[in-house]
Amino acid sequence: MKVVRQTRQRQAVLEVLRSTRTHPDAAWVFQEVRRAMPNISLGTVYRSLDALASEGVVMVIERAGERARYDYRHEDHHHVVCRGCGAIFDVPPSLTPPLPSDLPSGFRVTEVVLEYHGLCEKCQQEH
Amino acid sequence: MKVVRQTRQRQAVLEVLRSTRTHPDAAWVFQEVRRAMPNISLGTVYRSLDALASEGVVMVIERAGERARYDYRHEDHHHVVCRGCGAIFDVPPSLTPPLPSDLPSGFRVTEVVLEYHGLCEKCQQEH
DNA sequence: GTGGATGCAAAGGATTTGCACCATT
DNA sequence: AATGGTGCAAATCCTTTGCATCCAC
Repeated sequence: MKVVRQTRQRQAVLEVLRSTRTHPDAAWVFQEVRRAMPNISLGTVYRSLDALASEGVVMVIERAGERARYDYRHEDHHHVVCRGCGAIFDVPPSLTPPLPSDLPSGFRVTEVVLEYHGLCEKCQQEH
Repeated sequence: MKVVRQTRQRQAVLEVLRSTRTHPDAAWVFQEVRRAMPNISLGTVYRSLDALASEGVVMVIERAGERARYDYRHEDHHHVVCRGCGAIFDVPPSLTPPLPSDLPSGFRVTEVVLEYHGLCEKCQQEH
């Protein structure tokens, strides 16, 4: 049976994610981890992030055409995304919308995606 | 001032989109358009789709790691996405969730993304 | 005629993967 | 010792772009 090993690289990646409240992308994590571990490779950072995500330790925020962002926060929350600068803000969950009354026959919903897109204060001013 | 030209290529791309109720990707549109216009290029299909999208004539459904899908339907609706086979179903809009009470200061929301992800009947059976 | 649009092919860029070597268990 | 993980670099894959030519206006 497959055992997940506790490597120095994975510990370092997790430590970086824990250390920030932003929602960094893999390149930023890579750059930060390199300060403590100069030989780590970008591929390993991606693999570590994947592993942490599938263990459910970190959350992945994926937007088409944008780099994936990683979020260590565990509390239930939604994301507010600025489409100008790409900043992602956390907001407490409001209500969970009810499921549509007429889902396709037999469809089982496992995740409701609710995001708010728009422009942050700064990006509004720049136009 | 910039004039948007009505080219045969754009008409053909729009015609293909109108002809289906699925949510095709660019490659499928390309393949279909080629039947009527064998010399059209994939680049032109992308440019036409972009143009139609920014005119608001078609809707783009983007999911990270997946090909973009294009949707001609104009009625207000939400999408139900099967994470097994990638099928996208339309459902009538339920209620619009209220905005969070504590948005970041000055943030202006322009779009609320509400999607239901899960497994369609067929993909459940295959596991 | 003029400038936006096209076709072709090459470039782009985030992420993934093959492989030989390394290190945790 | 076994086998999962790492580093490196090459490969992927959808999408975008540069450029010479074309054609809608």
